[in-house]
Amino acid sequence: MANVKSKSFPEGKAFETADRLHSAAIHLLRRLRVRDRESGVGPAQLSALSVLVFGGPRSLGELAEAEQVRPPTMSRIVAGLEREGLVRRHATDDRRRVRLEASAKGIKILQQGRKRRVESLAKALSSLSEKEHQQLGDFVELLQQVIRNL
Amino acid sequence: MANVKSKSFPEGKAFETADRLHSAAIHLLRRLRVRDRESGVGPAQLSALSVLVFGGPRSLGELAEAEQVRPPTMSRIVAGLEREGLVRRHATDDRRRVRLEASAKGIKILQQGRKRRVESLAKALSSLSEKEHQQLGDFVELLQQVIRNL
DNA sequence: CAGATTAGTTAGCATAGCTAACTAAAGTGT
DNA sequence: ACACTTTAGTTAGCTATGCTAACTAATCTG
Repeated sequence: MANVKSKSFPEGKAFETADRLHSAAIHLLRRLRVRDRESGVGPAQLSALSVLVFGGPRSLGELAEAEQVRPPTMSRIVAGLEREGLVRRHATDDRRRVRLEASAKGIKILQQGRKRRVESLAKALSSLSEKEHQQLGDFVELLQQVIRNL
Repeated sequence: MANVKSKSFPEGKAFETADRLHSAAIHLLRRLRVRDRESGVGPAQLSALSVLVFGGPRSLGELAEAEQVRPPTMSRIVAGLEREGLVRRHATDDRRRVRLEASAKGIKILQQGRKRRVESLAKALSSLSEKEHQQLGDFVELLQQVIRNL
């Protein structure tokens, strides 16, 4: 057997874990999207808005990088958020740049979405044990770490 | 405080976990999509194909349900897969229904995608400890259980 | 066999991803 | 000072994916 990087983490199991994680992420988002649609705000818009709400104001380029999309894509996402009055654009010293900031309405919409999402998740979590609840929290942290290294 | 369903799983923590899980899923898929684009097959097509490859042949309606999308959406996804020769359509007794089956080419494409995905994931996993590797597998299972109840 | 139900498609709309090509502003070098 | 390059963002145009409404065709039911 040549070229095995992982120490006692079998190749086949890694394949399977990657597949299942991929599939789980797809299906999780499809479910949550159903609830998020009630807000009338698309998933990409909601995600970008959440960066502005929880991470504070920033430029379009920074937002694009945070969301891992190209500038033209973020340009259109922000245009939609502005049209709905969820985000405002301010001038900066560097007149090429814009400073994007969530509006009060944007913050409110996001919190409502959060609430709907947690309602769905809470329902799904009801079948889990106390211990599993806590493991899920750890899992998310582990997952975030994995994503940062991706 | 009124109306707290969860037994010692604080409301605020549930909110945060839901948010982070949501965000993590979005970012995970964005990263994996970069690799998946190399296959020339879209994410929805890839996911549907994987159901046919690993779950065996089935009708369009069954596939739509498995993928949690509406029949017209799956109709178009399958049309794309057929156009690329990754899926074939066969007649059944009930002539309204179709039997969808992955082609040899479809199976090959999927396995190549799997390989790319696991390469990315393996790289990301390299920073995790031995123990965390194993936990990740368990956590994915837990996540699948949560999604089933969603 | 008429009417209801079921499976899938077609049409039309919106969001979201991309690249290529553009404008405008800021930085750089001679 | 001024031409050139670089950087920030937008516009145009393509594809893929989601949806609902409305359609066709086949099957079931009374």
